[in-house]
Amino acid sequence: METAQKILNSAEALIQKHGFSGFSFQDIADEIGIRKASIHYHYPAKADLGRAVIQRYRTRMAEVGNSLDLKEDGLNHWQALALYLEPIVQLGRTPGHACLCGVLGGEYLSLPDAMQAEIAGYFDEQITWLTDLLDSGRAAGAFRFHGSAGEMARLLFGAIEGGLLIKRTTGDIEFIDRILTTAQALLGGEP
Amino acid sequence: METAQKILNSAEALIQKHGFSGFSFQDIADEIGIRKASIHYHYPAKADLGRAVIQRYRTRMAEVGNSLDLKEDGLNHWQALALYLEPIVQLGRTPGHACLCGVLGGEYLSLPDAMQAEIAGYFDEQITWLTDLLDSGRAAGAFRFHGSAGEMARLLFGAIEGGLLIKRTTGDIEFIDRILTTAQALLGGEP
DNA sequence: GTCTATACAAAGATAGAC
DNA sequence: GTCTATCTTTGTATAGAC
Repeated sequence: METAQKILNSAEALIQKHGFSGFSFQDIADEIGIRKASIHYHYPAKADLGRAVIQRYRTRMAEVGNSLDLKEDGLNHWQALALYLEPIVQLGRTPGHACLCGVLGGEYLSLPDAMQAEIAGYFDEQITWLTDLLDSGRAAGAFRFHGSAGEMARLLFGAIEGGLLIKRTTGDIEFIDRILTTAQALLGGEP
Repeated sequence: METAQKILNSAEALIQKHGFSGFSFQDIADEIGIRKASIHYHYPAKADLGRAVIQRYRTRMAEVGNSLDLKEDGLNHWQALALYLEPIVQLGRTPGHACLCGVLGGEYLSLPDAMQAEIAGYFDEQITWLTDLLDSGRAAGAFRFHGSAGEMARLLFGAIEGGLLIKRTTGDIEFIDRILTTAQALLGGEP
């Protein structure tokens, strides 16, 4: 694997565990077996590395939703929702893991501008996608709920982000599953 | 004011902005006008200060709910819920602010044990309290919702914690208000 | 209780050899 | 591309005078 990729992978895992100001180039160097000075060749400053990590994460997560074409794939809205939630369930079941951007939300105000922009973009993108799904799903008669789709999407996405942080402190491996089950019930799932 | 109190106040604000590993004794010293060495007299190590900050926050927030005696104060469940949510609404409307424990959830895995215990205790306490309110409120006919009160409390509290983090990145001052309005509708508020 | 002074480790980053 | 070596700043923490 390319060194740049190894660095990204290592940095992503370290940020999830310790936050941005909680990991160092030395940590990465130790993990992948190079010297910390070598990291600067690929990412001149720590802010550059941070931005690249979030950018990749953001793209990866956006593709989950964007790759779902309801008509072409013959999916109903419930199936699309389940596929969208799949990576989140995985994070929820893996001890110690959380959403990268949720973690970085804690230190948001002291992060470099480029990183802030990526994080804000991620949240905005995710909420917009979920809003659209809820909206069209309700119009199609699949989901049933009161109020605006946007508000419901904000509540549900907030619950996911918050839940992924809280579950790490409880050690309850099913914390997220329960939240998602409840969320699906709110959309008219199995009442 | 006592120096120890000034230190706590400063530390709490700094943690909310920059996270635990993102602030230093120097930051506090600058804010309250003493030398950083003096801080060690009140809190020997940074971990001691961190634990004290969370402990105070946890107690303060627990008292919000525990001070509400429905029978004695002649409150109905909706009023109790509104009073419980009041401090959260305040956080939501103050730019840059978030829940202290939500912020620290991002760096949870690298925090000292004593701090982890306080954070986990805070989440547990809050969810338990909310669960009880939802449970008794439904029994009293005030709230209407399907499923277990505990699951609903986890979803709602997760949405609060996640929402308080996300709203800092959007600058939307009404982000939390909208989530709470939606949450109240889910409990059978104004359908 | 607060100060000066200092020890010590670790951080981000750069220069230049290979 | 990666290395060694080094610079500079900042961090936590302690000792001892006042």
